[in-house]
Amino acid sequence: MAEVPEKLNKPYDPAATEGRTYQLWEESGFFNPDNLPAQAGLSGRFTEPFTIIMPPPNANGRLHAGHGLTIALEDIMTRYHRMQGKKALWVPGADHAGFETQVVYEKKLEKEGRSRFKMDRKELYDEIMAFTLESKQHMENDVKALGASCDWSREKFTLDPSVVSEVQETFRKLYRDNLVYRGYRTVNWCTKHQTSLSDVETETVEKADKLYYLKYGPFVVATVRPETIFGDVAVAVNPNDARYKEFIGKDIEVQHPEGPLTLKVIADEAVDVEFGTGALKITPAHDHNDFRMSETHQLPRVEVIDQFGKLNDKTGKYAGMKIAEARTKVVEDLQALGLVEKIEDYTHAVPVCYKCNATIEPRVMPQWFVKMAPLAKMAADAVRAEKIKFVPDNFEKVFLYWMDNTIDWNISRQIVWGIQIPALVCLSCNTGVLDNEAIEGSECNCGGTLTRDTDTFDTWFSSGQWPLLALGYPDTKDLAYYPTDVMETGRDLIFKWIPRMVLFGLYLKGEVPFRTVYLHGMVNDKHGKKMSKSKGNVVSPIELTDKYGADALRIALVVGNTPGNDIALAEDKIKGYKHFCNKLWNVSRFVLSNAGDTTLDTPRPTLTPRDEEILAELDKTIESVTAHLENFRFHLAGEELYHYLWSTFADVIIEELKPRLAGEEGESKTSAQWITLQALAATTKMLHPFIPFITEELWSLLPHKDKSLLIIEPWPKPYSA
RNA sequence: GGGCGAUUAGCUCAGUUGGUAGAGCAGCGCUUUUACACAGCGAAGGUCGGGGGUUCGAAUCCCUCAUCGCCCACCA
Repeated sequence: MAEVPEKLNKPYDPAATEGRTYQLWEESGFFNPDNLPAQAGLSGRFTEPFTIIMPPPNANGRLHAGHGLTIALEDIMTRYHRMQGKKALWVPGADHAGFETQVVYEKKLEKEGRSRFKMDRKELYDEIMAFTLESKQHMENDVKALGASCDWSREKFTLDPSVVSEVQETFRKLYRDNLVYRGYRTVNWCTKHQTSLSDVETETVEKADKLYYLKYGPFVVATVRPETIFGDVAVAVNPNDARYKEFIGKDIEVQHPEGPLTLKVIADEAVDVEFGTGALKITPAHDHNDFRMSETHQLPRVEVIDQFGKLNDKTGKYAGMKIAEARTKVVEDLQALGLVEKIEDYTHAVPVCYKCNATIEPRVMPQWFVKMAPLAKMAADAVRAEKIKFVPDNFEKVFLYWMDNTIDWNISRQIVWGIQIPALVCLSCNTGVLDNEAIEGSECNCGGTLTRDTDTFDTWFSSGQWPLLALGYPDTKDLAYYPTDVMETGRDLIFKWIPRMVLFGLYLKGEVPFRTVYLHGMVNDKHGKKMSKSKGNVVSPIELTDKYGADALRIALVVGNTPGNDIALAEDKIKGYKHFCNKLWNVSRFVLSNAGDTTLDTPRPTLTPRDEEILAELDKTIESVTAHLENFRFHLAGEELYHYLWSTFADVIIEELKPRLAGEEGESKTSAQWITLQALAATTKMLHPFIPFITEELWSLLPHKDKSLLIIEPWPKPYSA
C-alpha cells in the first residue's frame, strides 16, 4: 500500500507553502504563453490566445482590498483558460498615476515641512521617480502574494521610455488629425493643487450657501457669488421672457462698491425663466455656463480671481482677499449701498477636487483639449454593433449615455509628474504647435515666443491607450493578442477609463481593445461601508493573506459577489473559506490514505450502478462549473464547487464508500478507490483557478506518473463524454 | 432634475433560463468512532419590502407603491 505523503499528516500551512509554490510557477515559465509546452496526447493545445491586460495598479503604495478582487477574478479567468488549452496571457503593469501620485508625494513633502512649489522641476520629478520605483516593487510583491499568474517578462510601466514616446506620438497624430487643439476656456482649477482637472476628477458635494438677490440696474439678479461682480460683462435673460423683452440688446448701468459698470443685456435660451428672477449676471471668466455664453455672444472675459483663489487687482480694495472673505465684505458693502434686495438660504451641488475637497474654481486658461465627439461616436457605434459585451449588461447603457454626451477633454495638467506634452506654446496668443514642427525659442506668428509646454498629460490619456501600450504597440510582436478578450476592472472606472480605452483602441488600431468588459463592485467593510483611512476601516489584502492564506482571501472575495454589485468583506467570511481549504486538505488525506495501489493512471475498473451515479453527479458538476466560468458567473462556479466538495463528496460519497474502502481487497474496493481519486482530482483541478496554491500543493501529492504542474493540466471533461 | 441598483435567516450576502429557499458568521445542541479541534456533525431560524397581475406554479416575469444606496447633471 502506498504511503500517505508525510506533508498531509500536518495541517496545510499557507505561509510555508505559498511563496515556494509561486516560485515553482515562475521557474516553470508557464506564465509566459510562449513557454506553454506541447503535451503528449493533446494536440492543438496552447495555440489560440486568451488575453487579459491587468489594470495597472498605481505604483504609489500597497494594494488595497479592491485590487485583491481584481487579481482574484483575472487570475481565475487566466488559469481557467490556460487549463482549457488557451495560450493565456495576462500582462501586468504599473501606473505612474500622475496627479494621484503627486498628491501622495506632496503629503509626504508636507510632513517633512517642504513644498513642491519651492522645488526645481527636475529635482521634484527625480524624487517622485525614486519614490515610485520603490513603491512599485512593493506593489508587485503584493500582486505575487495573491498568486497572480501574470507574465512578468512582459510587465510594462506607464513611464517606460517606449510607452512615453508612443503616448507622445498619439498626441501628435491627434494634432495632425485635428482631434486635439489648444483651447482658451474655463477649466476646473484646484486652488490647492494648482492644476486643472478633467470633469471626472471632480466630485460634487451638497453645500449650504446663500442666494443673494442683487439690485442690478433695472434688474434684480440672483447669485451665490456676489464677489465675482467685478468680472460681470452682461445680463442674460430668456428671449421669451415678456418681463425683460424691452431690454434685450440695450446697455444698462449697474452699481457696485467699486463704481458703475456698463453691461449689455443679452438673450439666451439657457436662462431658466423660473429660477431666481429670470435675469442672470454673466461672469465668463469664472463660470462654465457664462463662458459658453461669452462665446455665443462675443463677450469679453474679465478675470477677477487669481490662481490661488484670491481676488486680483481688478477688484480695487478687495484685491488679495480670499473668496470667502471677499464675499462677506462685498455683501456688506452692497447692503450699505442698498443694493441687496434679499438673501435666501440655498443648498446646491458644488464641484470639489476629488483628492482634497477644495472647491473647484472655473478659470480661463490655455490648455490642450481632445475633440471628443468624433472619437466618442466611434466608440458608441462599436458598442451598438455589439463589438463589446458588458458584464453586467446594464453598464452598456451607462457607457452609451456617457459617449453620447461628451464634452471636450482637457488633457493638460500643471504638474511635473507625468508624461510631458510634446508641444511648444506661445504665451502671447495662446496657440500651440507640435514640438517637432517648430523650434523652441523661435518667433510665433503673433510676434511672441514659442516656449516648451511644461504641462503633462492627464494620466488617463496614457492609461486610455493601455491595452495597446501594454502589448508593446507599435511593436507588432504581440499584436496577435489584440483585441484582448476581457477587461476586468472596478465599476467606478466605467467613466474614467473604459471609454477612453475603447476610443483610443479604435482610433489607433481600428479595432476595439477588448471583447468583454467585466465590472466588479466596490469592496467595502463588513457593514457595507466604504473603506477609508479617515474611518479607520481599511483592510489590507496582504494582512489577510498572511493570516488566512491567499487562497481563502481569493475565494472569499469571489463567492457571493455578483458582477457590478458591491461586496461587504468580513474577516469571518475569509475564515470560513480557510475552513473550506482545510476541508479539501483533509478530504485529500483521507482519499490518499485509502487509495492503496490505485493511481490516477489506473484504468477505469468495472463500476457498480451506484458508482455510475456518483460519476454522473460529478459530470453534472463539471458541466455546470464550466458553463458558469464561460459565462462570467464566477460566484456561482465557486459556490457550486464548495457545495460539491463539502456536501456531496465529503458528506455523502466518502461516508458511503468508507466501508468499501476499509473492506476486503477486490473489485468493490478498487472501484471505490478509483472513483474517490478521480473525483478528488477533478475537483482539485476545478478549484485551482480559485484557490491555486493549495490545489497545486495537493496535485503534487496525488499519485500520477508523468505529472506536470497543475497550472497546465487539462480542464476536466465529463466522464460520459 | 435624470439614470441605475438594492430590499431574502439576528448580521453580510447568494439564488444562471419561473418548478416546494441557500452560504459565511453569530446563537443552540451533540461529537474526539477510517480524513478534518487551525474542527466536524445536527437541529432551529425566512408569509423572499407592501399591494396587484400573468401562470398549473413567482424570490425569479409585468404593473404599482414605499424605503435605502450609488452615479450623472451648465437652476445662476
